[in-house]
Amino acid sequence: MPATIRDVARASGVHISTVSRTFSAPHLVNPETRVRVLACAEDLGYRPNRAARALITGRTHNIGLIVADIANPFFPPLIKAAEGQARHRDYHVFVADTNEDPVAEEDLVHALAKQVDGVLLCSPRMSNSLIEQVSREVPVVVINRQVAGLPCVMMDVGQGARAAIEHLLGLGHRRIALLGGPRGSWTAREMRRAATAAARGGGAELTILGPNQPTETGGGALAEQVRRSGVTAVLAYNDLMAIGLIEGLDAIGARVPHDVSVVGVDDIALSRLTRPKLTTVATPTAAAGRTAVDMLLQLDSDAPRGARGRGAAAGDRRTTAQVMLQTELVVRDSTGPVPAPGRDGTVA
Amino acid sequence: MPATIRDVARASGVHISTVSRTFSAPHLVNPETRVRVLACAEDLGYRPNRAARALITGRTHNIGLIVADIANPFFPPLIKAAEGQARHRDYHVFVADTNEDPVAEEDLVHALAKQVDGVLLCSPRMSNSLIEQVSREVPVVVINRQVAGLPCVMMDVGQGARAAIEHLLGLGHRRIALLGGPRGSWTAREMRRAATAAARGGGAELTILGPNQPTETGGGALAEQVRRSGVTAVLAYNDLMAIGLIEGLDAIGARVPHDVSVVGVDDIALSRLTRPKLTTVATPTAAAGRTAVDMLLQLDSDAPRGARGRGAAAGDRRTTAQVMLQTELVVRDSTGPVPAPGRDGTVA
DNA sequence: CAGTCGACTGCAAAGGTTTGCAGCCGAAGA
DNA sequence: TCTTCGGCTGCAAACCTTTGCAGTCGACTG
Repeated sequence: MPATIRDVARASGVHISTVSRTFSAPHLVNPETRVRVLACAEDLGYRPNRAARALITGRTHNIGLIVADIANPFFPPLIKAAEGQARHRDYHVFVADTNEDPVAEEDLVHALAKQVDGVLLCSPRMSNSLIEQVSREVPVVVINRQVAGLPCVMMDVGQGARAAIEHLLGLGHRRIALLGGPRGSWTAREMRRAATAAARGGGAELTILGPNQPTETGGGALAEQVRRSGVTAVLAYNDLMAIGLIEGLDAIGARVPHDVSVVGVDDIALSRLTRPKLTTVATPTAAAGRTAVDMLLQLDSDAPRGARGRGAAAGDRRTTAQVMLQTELVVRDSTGPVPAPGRDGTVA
Repeated sequence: MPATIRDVARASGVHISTVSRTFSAPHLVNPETRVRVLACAEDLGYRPNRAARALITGRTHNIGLIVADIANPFFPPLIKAAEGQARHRDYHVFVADTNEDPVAEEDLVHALAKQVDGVLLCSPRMSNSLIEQVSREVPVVVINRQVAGLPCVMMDVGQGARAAIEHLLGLGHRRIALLGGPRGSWTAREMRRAATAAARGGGAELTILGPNQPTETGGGALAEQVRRSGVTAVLAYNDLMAIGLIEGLDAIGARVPHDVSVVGVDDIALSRLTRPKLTTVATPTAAAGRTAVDMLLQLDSDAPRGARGRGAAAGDRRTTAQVMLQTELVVRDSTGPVPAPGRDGTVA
């Protein structure tokens, strides 16, 4: 029932190849012919069959986007941005969710491999070596992780964590806790590294709690532990955990920021709506999504037709750019000066 | 580079058709041959090219899922459920986001039409007639809306709204506001209808505020108006608005539930984490996602090959089931007895 | 022993599109 | 007038898989 290129050709009295060219290389066909063909196509409601096109061009015009948990508000802006950018270039995005499971992650990328032109691996939980392995099967751009030899787009959470710690130091805090993220997270490692260094540099003591589930529940569950540890400030792996922690602290009678200062990471929409408004490290999620799509498509157009699957495997491709996006500390209401009465801060 | 069916055939010394059957109809090939072929396939890393398969079978094994706003926490559970159910049947899900824009919605379904076997239209904002029109182009299952002649899966928000109003009536409230949802939303209309009837039945006065943007911001913006209107209880279009409203009320000095009771709809994860915990109408989102996928696949397997695009158009298909899923009122902490001092309730 | 049947496998067409190559035609240059 | 060239179009192969049909072969039935 759906009109094919042949129907259009018949209707407009030209050969199918002319119809094909009308769409894929308009400059090659006579303007008059072109308008006639277009009119017929419009008339018959013709839309090129992407499967057939994919078969011959080797390009599906689809890209896969694998995220850890679509329900985490961190991801939707990234997904939207990626989708928008892709649509703009006549690509579609498959979004898939791994439920934070490294195994599901691997299965998914295999399943996707044959029906997309490339995969965006966002905040992967699997090992670097596994990532390298799958990248031999399908072009991959990694988001939120650094993998040698592969194109990556990262957000500078190290710098963000440093800024957060320095902000807290400036408020007089000297006993700080870091709520670690999930196991296998590159971001978690980076934050830890940077926060540790910054704390040491400022003469503060950093307690690391984790790894944890990066959710409200995960944050809330740590309230008791934070309270007991005697810290006056907390840097959480993400906003969700920070918000959960604030709720949890509130429930056991600790006030934020009066008793404890809390800093999150991500600057999700919600962080502007809770009370107190959350001080947080804003990550350029949308930009990351757009950049990743661009890099993938770039990669893809570089690769000679038929050479898909080789891709950047051997690292000989000099297009394996790695970009680091800047983060920014946004100071709101969940951080304040270290509580005065306690004899906790050593250096004043 | 990627191995084709021909490579496998050559390697295992059989004809390509035998290889094909090894995968798509294993019972038709000799067990010995089968293991040999499978071994070779495994060895070469062969994976069937879905585009080629799609070309001949007419089935892409993809389904599209169009949602209004992926950042609204209502959708992710539905998306996850749909994805899971689809994966289970060897289908993949395209998720696309319309930003609450009816026009983007239409474009999207057209763009998707040719590369999926069907589309799940979730909480559509476009008109019924437009939906019917696109359903002639590609099989469609509608979620959260009733369209005559098309398969639909709905959640009984009418019953939920009634239960919510009755709950409020039971607490003594007689002046109630309904925070309406976005224009074009079937759910919003249903709620309004049911809430109006229930309020009238209980001798209460129902003020309708809206339409509104179904977000926290949208809810927060209504705080003043709610305060001024003198109502003692509010039923919001969804949890996000309810939460925004509570924040907004709090900011202007009205306490929930002491001064105003608030009920949401959806029971998103967040509603359990705010304080006060939100009383809300739980909607079976995950079930809706699963059901919709099942219905679509069912529809799809009924349609004779090559007849795609006709589908349930003329309403002659008796498989156009419409299912209504039950909702349930979950009473938490955001609702309480009507404030005693005020002389507001007319009937006591 | 002839005939039948069933299990298995090969053959070839078909599906819709892209694209290198070749052909046509008219215009410009010699 | 004869070439040459460029703009445009047609031809046909190719992409990879599925599937109806037909063929082979051995075993079983009568």
